[in-house]
Amino acid sequence: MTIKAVADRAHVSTATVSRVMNGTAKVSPRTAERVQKAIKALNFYPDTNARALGSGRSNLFGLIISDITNPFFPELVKAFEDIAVSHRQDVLIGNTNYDQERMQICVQRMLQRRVDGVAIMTSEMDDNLVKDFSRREIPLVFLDSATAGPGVSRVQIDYSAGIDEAVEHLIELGHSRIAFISGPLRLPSAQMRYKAFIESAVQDHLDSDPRLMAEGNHKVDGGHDAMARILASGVNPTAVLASNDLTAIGAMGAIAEAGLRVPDDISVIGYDDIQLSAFTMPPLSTVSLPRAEIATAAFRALWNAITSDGVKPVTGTDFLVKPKLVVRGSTGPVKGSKPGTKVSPKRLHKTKE
Amino acid sequence: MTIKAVADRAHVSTATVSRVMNGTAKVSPRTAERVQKAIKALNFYPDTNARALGSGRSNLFGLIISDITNPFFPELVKAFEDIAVSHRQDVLIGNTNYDQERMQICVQRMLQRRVDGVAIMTSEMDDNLVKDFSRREIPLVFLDSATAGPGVSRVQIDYSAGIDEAVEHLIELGHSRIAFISGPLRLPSAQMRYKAFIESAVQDHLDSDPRLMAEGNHKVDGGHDAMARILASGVNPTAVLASNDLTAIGAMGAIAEAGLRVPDDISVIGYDDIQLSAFTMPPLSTVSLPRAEIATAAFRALWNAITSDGVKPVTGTDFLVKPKLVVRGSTGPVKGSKPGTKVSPKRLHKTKE
DNA sequence: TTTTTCTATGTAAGCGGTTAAATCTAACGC
DNA sequence: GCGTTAGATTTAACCGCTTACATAGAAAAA
Repeated sequence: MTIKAVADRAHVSTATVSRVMNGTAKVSPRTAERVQKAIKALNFYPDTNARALGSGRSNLFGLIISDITNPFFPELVKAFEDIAVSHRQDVLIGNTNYDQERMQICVQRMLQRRVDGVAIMTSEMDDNLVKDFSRREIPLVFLDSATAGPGVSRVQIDYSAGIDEAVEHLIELGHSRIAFISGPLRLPSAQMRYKAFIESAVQDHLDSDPRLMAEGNHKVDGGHDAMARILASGVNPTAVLASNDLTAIGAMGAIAEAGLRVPDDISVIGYDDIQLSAFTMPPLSTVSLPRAEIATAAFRALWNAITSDGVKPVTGTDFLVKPKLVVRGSTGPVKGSKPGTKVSPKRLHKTKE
Repeated sequence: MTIKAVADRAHVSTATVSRVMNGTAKVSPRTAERVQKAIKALNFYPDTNARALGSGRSNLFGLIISDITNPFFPELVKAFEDIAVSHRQDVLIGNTNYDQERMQICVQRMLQRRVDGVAIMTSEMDDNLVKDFSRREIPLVFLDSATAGPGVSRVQIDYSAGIDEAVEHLIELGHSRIAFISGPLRLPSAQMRYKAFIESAVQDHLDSDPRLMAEGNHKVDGGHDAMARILASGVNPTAVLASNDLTAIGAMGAIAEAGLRVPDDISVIGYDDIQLSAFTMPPLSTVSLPRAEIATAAFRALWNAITSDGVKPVTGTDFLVKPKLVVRGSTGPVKGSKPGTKVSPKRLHKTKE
């Protein structure tokens, strides 16, 4: 079943069939209809490989992530795939496993398949590999990375907005001694969250006792240990903000072990809104990273780049996505104090999605 | 950068270069080395599309799943991708979103890309779509599905083995009044787990009070409600086995609400071993579905089918994978009784991986 | 009417590999 | 020394589609 068969049945040349399918040139309505009928009748669909070879467009986007089992990614991948499919693009996923060599292989695979663009949602990207793409004028989009340039777009996350919202929520509930458990500070994303908290704390005149700050590792055990240190230090925070959800979950564990209760004695807020956080006990209030928005923005960036009829290389676009606080059960008014006027107690246990 | 450039540099024809790359025919060692050097020097890698067009092999496997955000799948996908990459195959993932129409689109995409084989890890498969593949002699592998035939392999999960292990674990701890919360019984997989439990219960002479059985929906709320019904019925089970982890988590919630404690008053065992289950409070003992093994088996099935030099179509192979109990903190000895001899208390809180 | 300008369509040359068949070389047997 | 033969290599025909260019016919202009 090839385009030739369709052409014969419709009594036209293969070129015309191709034109009808792609809308690349004017075809008279009568002919077009004949061709369409032939396509339907034969249940024909073109070979993507041949098409890619002939046209140079593969209808494939690469999507590079660290590790699909990291709860951050599945939703992102899904949203990206959804929008891609609706634009008749396929997606080639590459897991780097946080490994430089795997990343290399990933890039190689994408190059060989002649992808039309690549979304790089991880930070293990090497500059040399970026060049491999830009040399071939393959548009890229990065998440949270600073490398900009022609054909390179970025999706940035407004970490501060999320932190601010969380801090304000706590202030409304009457908190002022708020602890913060950071991620590993060598990671840029952990850094950004940390700085955002400091800024927010200064701006809102929160207690600035250094014992309120601790470094975790973005995993459960790190959150647990950091929280334990904070509790042992004697600062007695009434609330704690964690750099990610796993950290927050670890912190909740340490709080329970200390004989305290969430949210009655200490309120806890996480960051990311992984699926897990809706199922903890109590369900975790957290700052939700809008993965679907990130995916959509990334796709848009690539799509724009390849469909813009203008001169190449197109200058990359910048997107900014804002995280959003999701209030669940782990935050409540300070013990013995009255909540701020803006917050009704009812709201505290309602999940917003 | 094409094969021609390599050929020129090595002073051979393109055919010889192709042979060296694919090892499809004898090439003298001297020539081969010259070609290899040229490839290295030019940093050449072939265009997969051209290769697919010429040879009929795309080096692409399709992987059809329901929904990557379903916690069952990420690990499966990862393992599949890992082994595929190590065999120089790429993976085209398709999410069906449990939707017949999306499935249709998925199949279409795979067909157009001329995939070498498809792993179908979901149950929304239509017989007509299967025919689309078999007509083209594209090997398939199903998870847990009964449709067999030439070129169609199956990976089966031995649900009973997992249930048996869980029940035995509970018996060793002294339990005999064990409740079971099933999934929605219209689902084949839920059915199988349910039947496996009945068999195991009969065989081990457990209490068979009908109030010990309840139907859930494989989600948290269903598990919660089912457990609440069981508790309200007055049977007083000392342990409960759930058809999946979310159900078990819901059950734990209901148990806590009833003022009882896990595992002191009631032991709980889940099924699947989703990531979440390690982070509940207490961490959930559960029957782990070996996703990596499933993925590996599925890949093997496809790989065998396309590399077997024999006559096509190759008869499909059947694989059987056995789930395995992971003991965490949600199971313990019956209140007031002594644990069986085989189980030391220490083991109860240890996570096996 | 004749010439010019469009427009719809056909022709055929790629795209970058693979591979069957043809050719060339060198070793072998008699 | 010469025909045979097996092995290495080249030639060139695809694979199925796209697209620049050619062309024929109709519409517009002269």
